[in-house]
Amino acid sequence: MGWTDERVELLKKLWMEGLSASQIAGELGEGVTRNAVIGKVHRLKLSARAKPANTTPRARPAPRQAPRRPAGPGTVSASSSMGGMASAAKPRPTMPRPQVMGATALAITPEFETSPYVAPATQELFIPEDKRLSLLQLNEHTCKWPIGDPLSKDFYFCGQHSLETGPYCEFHSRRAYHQLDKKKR
DNA sequence: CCCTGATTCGC
DNA sequence: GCGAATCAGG
Repeated sequence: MGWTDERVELLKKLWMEGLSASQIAGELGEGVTRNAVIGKVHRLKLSARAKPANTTPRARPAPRQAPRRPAGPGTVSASSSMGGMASAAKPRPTMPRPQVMGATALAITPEFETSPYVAPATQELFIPEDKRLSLLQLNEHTCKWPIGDPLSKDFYFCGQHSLETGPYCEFHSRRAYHQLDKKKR
């Protein structure tokens, strides 16, 4: 599907309204990725949006040249049934986007006041004794999150099934990565 | 990890 | 012109 006038128009509108590229992509249709949106935005020279001051100093050489695009996923021959109807009725596809994006803000904060007990602030995973692993019992698929004092006899590893993306299980992976990486050393 | 926009370059 | 892959940053 190409960029028809109305699609471009909608793109401009949404972009100016401050929607993110992925949100716009979702709004435009299934076959549109956020990359497509961003690419078009740039071609239209629509950058800068509602930004009075250039907060983002465009100073990135980007010397990429080595990686070549391996291969295309084949032509997504989306033979859309566009039987000459350029202006189809599009009231609003009921944006199926429950995910909060953009500011990563937690707009919905469930109430917790019904809890009679104060949840333990330092909540940890309880690992049953028979699930606990010693150093020598670790392998590629066990969570390597250490628990306890390494010098103590009680020291053990989480041992849950670890993610493919890291050395920890889901619980500890989040704990390890959430917002604290990419720090200079 | 999630996400954002920016850039390059084969198509 | 298009957009996937990639980069850089939060």
